[in-house]
Order: sequence, then C-alpha cells, then structure tokens
Amino acid sequence: MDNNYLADLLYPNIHTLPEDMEARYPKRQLPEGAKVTRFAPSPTGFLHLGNLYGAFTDERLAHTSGGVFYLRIEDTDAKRTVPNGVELIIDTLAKLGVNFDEGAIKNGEDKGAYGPYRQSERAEIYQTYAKQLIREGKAYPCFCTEEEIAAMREKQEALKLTPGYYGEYAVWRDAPIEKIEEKLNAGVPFVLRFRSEGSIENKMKFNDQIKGEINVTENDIDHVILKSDGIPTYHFAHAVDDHLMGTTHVVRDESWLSTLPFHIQLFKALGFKLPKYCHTAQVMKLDNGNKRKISKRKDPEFAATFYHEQGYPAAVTREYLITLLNSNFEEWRIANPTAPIEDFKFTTKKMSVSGSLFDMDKLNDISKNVISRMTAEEVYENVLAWAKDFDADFADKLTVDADMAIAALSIGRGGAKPRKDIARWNEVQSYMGFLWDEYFSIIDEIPDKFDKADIKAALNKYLEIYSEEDDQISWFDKIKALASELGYAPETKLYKKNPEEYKGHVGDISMFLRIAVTGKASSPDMYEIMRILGADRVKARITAYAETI
RNA sequence: GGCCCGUUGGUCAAGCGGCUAAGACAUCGCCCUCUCACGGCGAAAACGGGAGUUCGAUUCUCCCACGGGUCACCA
Repeated sequence: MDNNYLADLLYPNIHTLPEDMEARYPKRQLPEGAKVTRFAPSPTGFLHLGNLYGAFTDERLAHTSGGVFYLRIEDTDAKRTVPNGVELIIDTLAKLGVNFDEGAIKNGEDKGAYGPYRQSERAEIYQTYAKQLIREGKAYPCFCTEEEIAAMREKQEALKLTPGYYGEYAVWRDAPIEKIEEKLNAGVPFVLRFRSEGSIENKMKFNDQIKGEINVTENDIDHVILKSDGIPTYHFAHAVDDHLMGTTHVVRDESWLSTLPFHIQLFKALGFKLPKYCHTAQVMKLDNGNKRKISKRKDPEFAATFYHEQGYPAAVTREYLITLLNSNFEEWRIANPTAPIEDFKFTTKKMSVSGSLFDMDKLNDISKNVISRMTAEEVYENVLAWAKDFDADFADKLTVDADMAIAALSIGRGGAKPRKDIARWNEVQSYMGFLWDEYFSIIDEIPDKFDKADIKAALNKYLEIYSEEDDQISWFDKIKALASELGYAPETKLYKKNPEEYKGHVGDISMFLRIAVTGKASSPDMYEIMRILGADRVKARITAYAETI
C-alpha cells in the first residue's frame, strides 16, 4: 500500500511537516539541570486535592531548579469541558500561592512561546505528526463503530482473553486501500490507530523518578491516537505536547503507570526523547473501612475550593500537602517555623511511594500553627475577607467594630507560646461572637453542684467591687477576696489540699463570671475580655444573668 | 480476571543488614493554671504471613495474603 497516498487521503488539509513544528518550537535554552514541568488538568470545573498534590510537585520541581512551570489545558474531551473551567483552575491555584511562568491565562489567551496551551487549539499540530506516522506505516484508520468495538470486547471477555484492539481483533490494521476508500467515500467516520509492533512477551525495566525501578510489559494494543473529530486522545497529545513544549519531567498520578508502555512506544515512533517520569502516589480516603482513591464526584470535601470555603488559610493547604509530599518537610518546618516554604529543599527522592490517607486532624493542627503565627491584624483581615464571601452579617459586624475585633484577637497572641484556638475562619464567629450583643447567648450552664445562692451572691458582689480602673493583678485579687468571703478557696492549691474545707475555689467563682459575661465555660483571658466589652456591658450581662439564677 | 504498584503504631512517616525501631498528629495521664488554649513531662501504640540468603534480617530474594490502581474515540 502507498502510505503517502493514504496519508493525503485521510488528512488532505494538512500541509505541514514535523520539521515545521520543530522549527516553530525550538528547544528551550535553560541552564543545566533546570526542570520544565507542567500542570495539565482538564477544565472540568473541579480541582481536587490530588490535582493540587501534583501541581505543588510540578511547581516546586521547576522553581527550585531555575526551570519553567507552565499550565496546559487538556480539553480534548469536549463533553467534559465546562465554560469557566480554566478560570477556576487559575484562580484556585493563585489563591494557594501557585503561579505559572507560562501557559493558558484568562479570557482564552496565552502567555509564552510554546502555545497554544489549550489542546483543542492544536489540532493541526497533532495531525501533522499523525500524518507523518501514516506515511511511515505506523498508524492506520479504523472504521469500527462503537457497537462493533463493544461486541468485540464482549467476545474477548467470554473467551477470557485480554480485551483490546490487537492481533486478529485489529480488523482494520491491514485493510486494503480499496476498502478504506470505500468507507471514506461513503462518509463513514474513522479514528486513527497506532500500529503497535510490541509484544506482551517483552518485559523491561523502567526507572521512575519516584517509584524507582518498575517492571513493564510492552504494549501490543493498537490504541486510538486521533479520535473521529481529528482531536487526539490523551496519549498522543501527551507525546506531542510534552516534546514540543520541552517538558523535562512529567508529574502525574500513578494510575498512568499502566499506559506508560504505550507512551514509551509513541515517543520512540515519533522520534522524541523520553522525558523523566514522576508517578505520584494518590491521596486516599477511608470509605466504609476501605482505602479508596479520592474521587471528584463522590467526595466534595476534597475539592480544592472546599478548604477556601471552610476558611483554611491558603498557605495551610499547601503546607499540609507538602508534609504528605516530602516526608522530611515536617521536621524542617519544626526547625524553621517561620521560614518561607520556598526555602525548603524539595526532592522527588523523599516522595512517598504509597498512597496516604487524608488526615483532617493534621490539617487542623497545621492550620492552628500557621494562624497562631499571624498578627491580630492579619487574622482580622483574613477573617473579614472570608466572612465577606460566606457570612455577610459577621462581615458587617467586623467592619463596624474593627478595633474591638482586633483587640479580642490580640489576646494571648504573639510571644513564644501563642494561643492556638483557631483552625479555620469559620470558627471565629463562635470563638468571639459574644463580643456582639446580637450573637451573645448563654451556651454553657453552671453545674448543679453549686449552690444557687452562692452563685447569685458572687455575681452581685462582683458588681459592687468591679472597677474598670483595676490592673490585672488587683482585678484578680478582688475575685480571690470574693471567693474567700463566700467560703471558696482563694487559691486552687489550697482547695486541692483540703477540698472538704471549701465549697469550691476561685476558679469556680471565675466560671460563674465567665458564663455570665461570655456565655461559655471557656474563653480567653477574662480580664482582657471585660476591658474590651467595657464596664457597662459587663455589668449589664452579669445583672441579667443573676436574675435568671 | 490479566497486568502493574504498594504493605513500619489509629493517621502521616524515619529507617536503607546489627538501633532499647525516630519524629509529628490524634488518644490518655500528670504538671502549669481563673476556664480554655499554649507550654512542659510521661504513657500506650508498629515492622501483614511463610520460606530462603546471611553469623545476623524491618531492610535483600521468592511465595502467599491483604490493600490500591488500570484495562475507552475520559483524562
């Protein structure tokens, strides 16, 4: 068969040659060791933790080596593409502190010399290489319908054979040109298949940057490389794009391991140099006691936007994912609590080979630490920004009473042992909502073991002795005196030594006041809170509460 | 089912032929303490199983079990 004739027959509108493409996309001039990586998602309108895991790896690999990190949009499947998918990807990553050097940007535009960066706009490029493969006898058209393929598959499964388009099942592999022309003239759509010369008898070793040495078997299936609409499948686009765009390191999750042999084959057939591969472990979730790869459909809590909605600071998601990514990050972070994350020496050598379960406790811990290092003003700005999107009423209150909010957020902040109350911005309202009369309510109750008369007496006497002028020491001395007067130990230690001598201790008296003033049995420093609330509101709350006893 | 990958405490994990098998989170106890949070001290908690190689295996090899992934004109 005349392959040149067939090539022109199939793709008559393609007049470019691989050489033209090579000239259009010259090799990148980068320093020795510089890595070129890409984040290549489908614009499905959803980014999950697994995507971020890969994106962070890509970003660190490129930027710690003086390389390039770019965004390529894999929108070859029109069915899965959503209108603002690209914008969502860019915005989400930008919020998390991940920025691209080149690639797709908003409004359908590109930045960089290796575009277009949307695969849907690269049809001519793919077809140029595909046409060359046809000329070389390495690809051929297949006119099977979906039904025929499905029937073939069923038959193979019934015979317990490996399903797929190969061997005797590759019915169009050696079809005569007349038959092809006949279908073509009848307007029957076709896909272009790669002519595999591989055999499953051939095993080989492959070195993955993360997994190390792995065993692979040659591919013997004639996979589709161009779909009937002339748009490539992932595999073909991967080979062509990563070659032309100069990708040195392909980071993707380990589910791609199974198609790696096919990719190796494609690169070879196209005469491309194989990039390094980094197959990452997957982030898992526990589902009914079983580990499972997280899924975009079933697990909304793994949407990248979920953490934003919950009010986790952007840096936290990144920090957490890097603890999963590089096992020595945590120790580095303990040694360098305030260093920018960029200073950490990221390496694929330290990447985990097995999938890890997402741990919300750990995320919360990291978040508390990150937030505890912020100034009150920073916390305020963050909470306000979050509330504007998710709690408008709280945002209004924060805006009106900014000074009060910042003062409250300052309690126990700074210094070597800062408070760590807040893990997410959506907790702040309940943490300090009592500052506003509209949010204030009595939530906790005083245990029944305390005598009602004592409680009432304590509250009323406190009203008499409370003075805004007191410093913290004299303020507390007054409470101690009050405790003694009512038969409560003025020191906790005294009570512990001889509990039978007292009705309770100064801590209990404080609790009465705390519940009256904040509505809760636990709160940050009471002295500070009373000062922030002001004498009038403190007294009003105590008076009101005393009446309910 | 075929093929591929994985398996150290509840979770994340160090380890890379000889260790009382790190550390972090979570849990529990004690201390500090007006509550809480912080902090300090401590406890409990692990090499999936079986062969082999070796003077010696968590570490190397094989088998098994279990877990995961993948078998599309989806990526």
